[in-house]
Amino acid sequence: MKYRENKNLNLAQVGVDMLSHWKQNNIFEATLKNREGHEAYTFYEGPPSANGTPGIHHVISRAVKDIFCRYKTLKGYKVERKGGWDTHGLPVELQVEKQLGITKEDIGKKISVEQYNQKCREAVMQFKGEWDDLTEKMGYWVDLDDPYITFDRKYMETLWYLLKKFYDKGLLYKGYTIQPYSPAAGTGLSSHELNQPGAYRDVKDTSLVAQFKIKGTENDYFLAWTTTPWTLPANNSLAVGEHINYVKIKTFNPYTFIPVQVILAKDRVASFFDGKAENLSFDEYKQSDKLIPWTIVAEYKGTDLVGMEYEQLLPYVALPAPAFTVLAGDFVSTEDGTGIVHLAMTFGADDHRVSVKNNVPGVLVKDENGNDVPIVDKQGRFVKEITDFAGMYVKNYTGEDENDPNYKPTDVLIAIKLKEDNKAFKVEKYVHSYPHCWRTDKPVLYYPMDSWFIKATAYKDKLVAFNKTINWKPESTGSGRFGNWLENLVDWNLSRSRFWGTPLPIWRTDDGKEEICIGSIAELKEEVAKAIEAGYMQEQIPDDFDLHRPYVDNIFLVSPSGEKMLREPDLVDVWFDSGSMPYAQWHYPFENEEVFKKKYPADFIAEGVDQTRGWFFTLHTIAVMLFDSVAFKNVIANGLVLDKDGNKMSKRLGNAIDPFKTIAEHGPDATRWYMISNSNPWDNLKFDVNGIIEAQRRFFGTLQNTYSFFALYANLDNFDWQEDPSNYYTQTESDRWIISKLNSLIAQVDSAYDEYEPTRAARAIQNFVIDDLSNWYVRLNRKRFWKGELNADKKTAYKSLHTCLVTVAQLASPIAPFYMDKLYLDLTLEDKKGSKSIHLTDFPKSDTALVDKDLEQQMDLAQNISSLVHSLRKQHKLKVRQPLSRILIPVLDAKTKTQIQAVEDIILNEVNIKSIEYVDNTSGIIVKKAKPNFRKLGQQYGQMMKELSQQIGKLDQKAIAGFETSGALELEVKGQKITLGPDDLMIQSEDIPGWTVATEGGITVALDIHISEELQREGIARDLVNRIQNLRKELGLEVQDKIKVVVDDANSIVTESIQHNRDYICVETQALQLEVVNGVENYKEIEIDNIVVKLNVAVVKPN
RNA sequence: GGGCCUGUAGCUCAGGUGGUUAGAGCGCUACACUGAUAAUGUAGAGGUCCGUGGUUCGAGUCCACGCAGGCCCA
Repeated sequence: MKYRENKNLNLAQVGVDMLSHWKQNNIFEATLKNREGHEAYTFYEGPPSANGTPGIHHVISRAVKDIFCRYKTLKGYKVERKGGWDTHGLPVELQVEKQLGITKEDIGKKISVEQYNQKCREAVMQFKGEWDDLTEKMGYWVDLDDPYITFDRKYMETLWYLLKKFYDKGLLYKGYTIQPYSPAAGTGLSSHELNQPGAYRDVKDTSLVAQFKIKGTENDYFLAWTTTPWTLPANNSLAVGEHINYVKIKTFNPYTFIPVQVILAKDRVASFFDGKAENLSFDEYKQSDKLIPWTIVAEYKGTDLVGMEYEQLLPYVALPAPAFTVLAGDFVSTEDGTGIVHLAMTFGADDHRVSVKNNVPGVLVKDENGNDVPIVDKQGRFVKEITDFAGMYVKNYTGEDENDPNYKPTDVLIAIKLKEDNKAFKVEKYVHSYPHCWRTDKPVLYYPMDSWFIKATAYKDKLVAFNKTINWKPESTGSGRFGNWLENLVDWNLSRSRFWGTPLPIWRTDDGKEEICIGSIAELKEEVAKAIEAGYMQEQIPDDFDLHRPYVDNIFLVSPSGEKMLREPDLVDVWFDSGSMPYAQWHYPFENEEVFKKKYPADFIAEGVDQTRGWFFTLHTIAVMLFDSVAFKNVIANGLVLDKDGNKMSKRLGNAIDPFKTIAEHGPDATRWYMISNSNPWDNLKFDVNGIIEAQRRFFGTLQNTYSFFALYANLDNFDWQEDPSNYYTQTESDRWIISKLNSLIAQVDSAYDEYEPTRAARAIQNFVIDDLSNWYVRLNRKRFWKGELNADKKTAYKSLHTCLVTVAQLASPIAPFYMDKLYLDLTLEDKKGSKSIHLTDFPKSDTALVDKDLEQQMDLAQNISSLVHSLRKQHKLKVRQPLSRILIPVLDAKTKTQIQAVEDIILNEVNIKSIEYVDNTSGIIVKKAKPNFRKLGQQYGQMMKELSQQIGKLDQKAIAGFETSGALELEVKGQKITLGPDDLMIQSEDIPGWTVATEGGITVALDIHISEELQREGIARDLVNRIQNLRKELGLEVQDKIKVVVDDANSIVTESIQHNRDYICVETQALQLEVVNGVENYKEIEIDNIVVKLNVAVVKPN
């Protein structure tokens, strides 16, 4: 039996090797089989889209997912994880458009919808191979063979089922939203299209400050500014800022010279009124005067104005109350305009939102079918009801020459009319940035577009309440970001006017009076059968009917009254696709009802924080509204991956990290370990490759070294870890200590994982391996491993170290699955139980009986004291090789003394000191210091603390001694007597007069720096050993080679040293002979404390 | 403009419920060790805890207002 000895650690190679081991032995499948019949832990995979290559940020979010699935598997749960792909939506469509060199308009013309969607279907899985490759190489265990795919017809059928459920509950309705619209192109524009470079450009428009007459006044007006005068006939209300200050100003209208009083924001007065004209005489004013007098006559808060009514500015279309009132708007600012905003519900998103909120009707007219339509038609012309401007284009959509002196834009004509009617206060040209249609170059209008909504607002309270039961990591994302989003919920706009997506399963008659929502393919067939009977359809749809466009669009149904019904042309939001995955991945309710019920809701999901409004929201909303449940119980919202300077990674800037390259160079484990241990997943990660290298060197390197050390000697001794398992840890102090530490670690790591704190787990493991196991346990116990036969003590040492290594591997395996599996297999050599992988084992259990906090404290003391002695040695330039006789440690209580005594050997060994002497309280030579117990005294004495602590600091030795014997002390602070009890002061030793001391954390150490002749001889002997060892190494000798040493007798002190320490030197250097002679042949010169020694080292050949 | 997060040593990060020398690793400097050796150990230098106010006997920690960076949404 041999433990594998690996010289060089190559984590990248380990990743490759273990991956093939897993594949060959079907380990992933085995981990599931291993937990057959166990309780399920449900994880939902948020589907990525494979139309682009994966980035390094995908590695961290998938590492997080993987960690908890592996952890729960070790804990005994059955953790199936079905993969998935998000396949519909705009990004794919845009990619295909680009690839084919077409635009949205060409679809259905240059290319059929059928062909186009076929292209999308191909494009969306373009990089599936790379994704699968990364998934494997990074060690993300997820079922890639049977993923859910959102374009699958079964998947889509579930979506229809869900949509119908919404519909039946009355939660799916048709309304409209204000969206960018290009009258010239006759199409709505997505925000994506508006964000195209060049879409926004500076234009010179007619801006206008209109006077809105306040109801019931003679000549009082609100002033509101607009850069789109054509929207004024649609004005339905005004908005003010509640916290903005307003003033009423008495002045004259500059066009009609009629006396008026106008209201506007105080901050904006200077922009409209000349300071020189303030308080000029109104009586002396003549129409030809340049300066128009004005004066402030009243001040208001925004809240004072809210609710005031005014007269309609351009009364073409009458509106019922509460139209034409002042509303509060959170978007109102005093950066420009008048601080009062004109609202036209039909032509602005804010306008629409505020109007709906306040139940203010918009300005609408009836079309020929009796439907409500806005006052501008889809071509961009005023409707006939706007008599003065009927048929006029609100912007230049007909290509008129704007440089023609006779050209008058509609905005100007409106301005002229308002001026004449004493309704305009200021008209001027204004340059601003305005969006343009990228196809036609013509200005965009914000226009009401038909849309289907899910009435999420109706379930707001429930959505909020259920959210509070979800465990969010970090908590703030749940209560803040997500919670606030729910608090300010608006209805979910489902409609998308695109081609590649799930079609809305609603058919309607032309007049919109009859409609049907289809919830399954079977139902569609039934309806088609009726339609065939009614003569609207020729034949039944096939069994493998594709639910995509254009096929669904070619289906006509018949209404109960016999009318023909057409499908509503919209697709549903792709977020509905992914939010439906808990149901659709199982084709619920058409199949797998039992499976679905077992795996709902999810115990755990994890995605980027940018999904808050995306997947997290849609999962939650569908679950709460339709299933009266949360969709997930625990969620980690991880942060972004930035470059090492904190900048966003982008392919354009060239600072993006290639995940394949990173894993190939540094291995998956170091990459994962770095990402998890460096910072919490929910904090942004500043990705620095040097961090991976450090993790590799420091953590994996140390662990591997520790293993190599074990393997080297265990193999020499033929140690079998499966033998003699009894009582191994009880023998030696340091064994009991490391096993105690190990069991503390297990508990710590277990709870960290359990609380979804992977970073805490990683750091705890790392500290144990580096500080406790390698730097302390192994270092202190080295000799036990190499000295002598394989006796009981040696076995316990092996056993302890082996246990630590195996356990660490198990604890760390969720984070570093490849290396830890290899380490485990190397350690257990595919043990008798036949375990082929660490991932098939059970998570270690912390045995509290083995945890000895007292012992852990003792070892802390040993480390502290050693550190203090090292520090003292350094101060006096006394190297550790030079033995010293003693240290003094003042001990004020018996417990400390016992604790130090327990680890005395360790300390003496570590710092090369002969003995520890304890100076107890009765010796009278310790200088002590008293410190107030701030926590206790502070609460009691409050304001007197400052002086009290000063007095305590000044206490002399006598006073402290008195306090120690009586347990009480009286002080006088500010004339008040204070009696201090035993717990009020902390007494520490501080100094021993005449000694050099070092103090830390209440422990004081004094070092005897006197070097006797004997000590000096011993020191020299040690140096000699050191030098001889070096020479052995230079000669290239093996550990077991014996030597003969001859030393020149030129220095009496060296000679004496050899005489006194002959045995020691011989044992340490494996010397069979050690001679001191006069005149050495073939000598080498070495130097010990400036003494030059001549000696010769030669191999003694075995006989 | 709103919501949320972050700001502690040159770099990456720790610092329950406020309590008196603010910690670790890396890097740097020096030393030691040489039977884990392309390893290892120890020590040292290095801090206006982003700023300004406030609460308190006492603030890195609590509150307010800012500043800088990031994300999401307008």
